[in-house]
Amino acid sequence: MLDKIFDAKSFEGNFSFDREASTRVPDAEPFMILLPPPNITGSLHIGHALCFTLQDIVARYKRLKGYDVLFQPGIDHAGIVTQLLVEKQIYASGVERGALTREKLLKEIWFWKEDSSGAIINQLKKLGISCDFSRLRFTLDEKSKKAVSKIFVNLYRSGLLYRGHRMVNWDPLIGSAISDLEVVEKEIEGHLWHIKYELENGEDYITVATSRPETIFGDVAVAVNPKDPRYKKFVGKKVKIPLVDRLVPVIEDKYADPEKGTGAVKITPAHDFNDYEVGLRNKLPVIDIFNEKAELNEEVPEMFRGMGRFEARNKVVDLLEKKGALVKVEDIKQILPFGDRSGVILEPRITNQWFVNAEKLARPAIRAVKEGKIKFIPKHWENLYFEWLGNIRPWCVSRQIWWGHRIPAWYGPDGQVFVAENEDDAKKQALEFYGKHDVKLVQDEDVLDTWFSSGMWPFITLDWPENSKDLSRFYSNMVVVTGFDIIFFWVSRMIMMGMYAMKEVPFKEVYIHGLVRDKHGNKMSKSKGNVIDPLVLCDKYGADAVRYTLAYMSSPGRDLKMSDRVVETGRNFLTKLWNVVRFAQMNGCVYNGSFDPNEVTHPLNKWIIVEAKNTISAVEEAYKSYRFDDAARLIYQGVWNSLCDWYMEFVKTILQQSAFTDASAEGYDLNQTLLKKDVRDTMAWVIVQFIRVLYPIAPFISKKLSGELGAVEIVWPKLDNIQLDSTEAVKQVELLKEIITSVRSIKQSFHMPQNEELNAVLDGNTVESSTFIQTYDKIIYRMTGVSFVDNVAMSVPIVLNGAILRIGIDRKIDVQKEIAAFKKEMDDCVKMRDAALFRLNNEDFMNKATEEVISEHNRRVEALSEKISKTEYIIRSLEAMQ
RNA sequence: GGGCACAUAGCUCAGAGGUAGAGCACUACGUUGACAUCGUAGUGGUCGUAGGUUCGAUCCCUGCUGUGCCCA
Repeated sequence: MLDKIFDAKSFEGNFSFDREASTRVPDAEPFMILLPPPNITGSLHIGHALCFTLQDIVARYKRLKGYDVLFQPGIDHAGIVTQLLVEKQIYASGVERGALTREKLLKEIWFWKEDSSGAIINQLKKLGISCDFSRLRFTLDEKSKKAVSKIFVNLYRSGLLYRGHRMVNWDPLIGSAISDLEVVEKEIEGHLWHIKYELENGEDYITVATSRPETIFGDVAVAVNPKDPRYKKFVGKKVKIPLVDRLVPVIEDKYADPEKGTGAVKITPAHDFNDYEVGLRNKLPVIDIFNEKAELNEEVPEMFRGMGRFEARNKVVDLLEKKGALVKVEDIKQILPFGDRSGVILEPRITNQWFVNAEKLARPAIRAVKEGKIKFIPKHWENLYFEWLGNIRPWCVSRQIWWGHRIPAWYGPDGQVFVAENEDDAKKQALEFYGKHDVKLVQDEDVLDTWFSSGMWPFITLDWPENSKDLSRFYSNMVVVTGFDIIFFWVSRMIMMGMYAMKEVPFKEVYIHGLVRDKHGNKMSKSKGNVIDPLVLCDKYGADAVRYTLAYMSSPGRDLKMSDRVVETGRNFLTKLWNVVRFAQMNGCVYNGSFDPNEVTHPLNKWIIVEAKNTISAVEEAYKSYRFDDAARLIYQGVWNSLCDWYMEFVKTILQQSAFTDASAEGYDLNQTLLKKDVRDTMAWVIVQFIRVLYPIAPFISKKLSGELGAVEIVWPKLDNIQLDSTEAVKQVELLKEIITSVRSIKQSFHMPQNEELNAVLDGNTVESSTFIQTYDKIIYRMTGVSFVDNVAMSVPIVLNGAILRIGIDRKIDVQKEIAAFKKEMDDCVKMRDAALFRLNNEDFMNKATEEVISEHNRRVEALSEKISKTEYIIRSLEAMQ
């Protein structure tokens, strides 16, 4: 027998799903779901909990439906973030900057990785995520390394990957190039300094406006717009850069915008993307004045060397002002690029980097979605995908850090590059190239962008380049579930890489879930202090309650406003379910495997079986279409509204009657005994069916409760063979519900205690009232306190759908009030009937509306007319009482 | 500036071309053997706004307003 109190902690820890997660079904249809690998940098947040829960629901549903499910887990090495984190820790322990070697750092990170991935796996298990942990992969494991090198080499050989000297986004804190996606544009308050650049002969000057005065040391020209008459006279002349007096030409270039600043702009090709272009167009030299930390280098006057950019800026402004070269300072708003990870202002920088020709890779990837081989759910996210892939630029994949996939390229002493899967191959190439042995090769120091390897995840995890069975079986038969922000980073890259390496789409569906926000709709962030830890929630309410709530709130295309409070909905529902099973147990209901729902005879049993059947097929539709919210809601309604509020209350009278089960005993009633058995079987059966379809959402409690009822194995309900005709049963139950509800309502309006006993008369015309009363009088009495008699003196009438119920109430009735209430009710009915009649009298309606709609209108008019006439009759009799 | 999404009860959200729904909150009543993490009965909405299509629009289309996001 279950405990009186539902406490998730008392059983959730007892279940492990490892066995079912690792069970293969070789004959079944393959289905794979790729867990987006969480980073080793932190613990799981509520967004992970949502993403993984939805995936787990899909995985479990598919398992129940008989698919061979591979739910593939992984852990991500997260290059830059991890390195920053561990470095910080090492430096904090007293190691001097500069003293840290590559080997030492990597060793420490591997220790870190072991701890972190262990913690993440525990968290996943606590959430009940049933991935196959026996196949856990790490994005930097040996198999991944091999695969990444191979793809790198292949791309290089096919000309889709190359090394180039280009301007890239440089993060001075990390000391590395980063990709366009890792750049966050932010608007900040800045200044525009107007600076005098004197002509060579000192006779005149041109005023240049800049937001970055510290870069004057890198100036190589001053540009004006060719159409700007103000500066015509300066073009071709030379001006002196203040502070250093170096001469640079005044040139014409359309980039100079006459409307902006003074219309004259200084050109610093090494430190600005636009200036870089101007420099190329005008064949200007490039002067790089920064080192990799954005400190000024030996290209600047000695006093500035080693200074940071912002310190140098102040110093430059200060000196300009002293020299009288500063004309004015203007406050402006400017948009600056920040590093997503480091948070510092980025510095455009010209360096040697490896680039992927993303534009070419994008074409088949775009086509795959356009042709419908891959579907986004909801569909509108395709727009974002197309927008990004359609405007993609070369992808800088090299990073100047140590933690990651080392770039498989080796250099000879003369800088000749050999791209190879391993050093031996590189040496072979070198031998061929140089024609001699013993040429010293040095491997590229850099590592690859983390997303380069993540893009290969769908086939890396299936052991590509080995031609494994799983690879041919599961590749293309996947689903990816993730957030919209990951469409660029991961989804599109998986498609690009997949189309390149496998010539086929990796997956057919991409489900995009919402963002978990706080209860006010704000994004969660550590700095705001509004984060919700899913494991704290699990401790408080149970993992199932958290999972249920997340599913319940996952409406397509909407964000989830999350708070402790809303999890109560889930917890309360599961408590209800717990008590359902407790009730069943108390009444001797045990799941009976040989029970045939088609054989029940009592209308109540027929009714609930058909209710359950309908609910469950709707739940199946919901799961199929990723409507997790619908699935959760349907089960909720089935259990709470149909089963608890009605069926269980109805059958209490049957279950709790003292019919002896011993046939030899006095008072034995065979019919009662058989009926009681039917009810027990039906109840156990219905509960088990609901639990089974709830299992994907709330696996712990489902296992627990299903076991308690004697249905240990969870399988998907098979309902096709249920062919009950429940038409009459439904009619009766509807009337029964109506009677009970209206009696309770009347009692409330008379301020009567709900358990007060009353007499009543039922005048039926669509049901055979004497049979009806015979079948349900005990139930009605139990649920309302009403007994049926032949006649009542003073009564309050209720108009039902197909009958009139007169409830004997012997206290003083406020007749006026009753009449008013009935009149209002009648008015509503009349309004509705007239609206329907109006349509039925409309020729256009009759010509154009469907048969179904017309007959529905006819039915409505008929039902309403009957109700109206009965109500009129009651009003008249009430009026007669006055 | 371009694009996408959203606007339904006090709050959070479902919904369908043909009678507006749920949970929470609120009001009143209630601990009889599943459940107070509960039960019963209620209150509460011109479905953002203006047009159009349609026999019929809250739903489809267009404009507008507001909110969020993406890109520039």
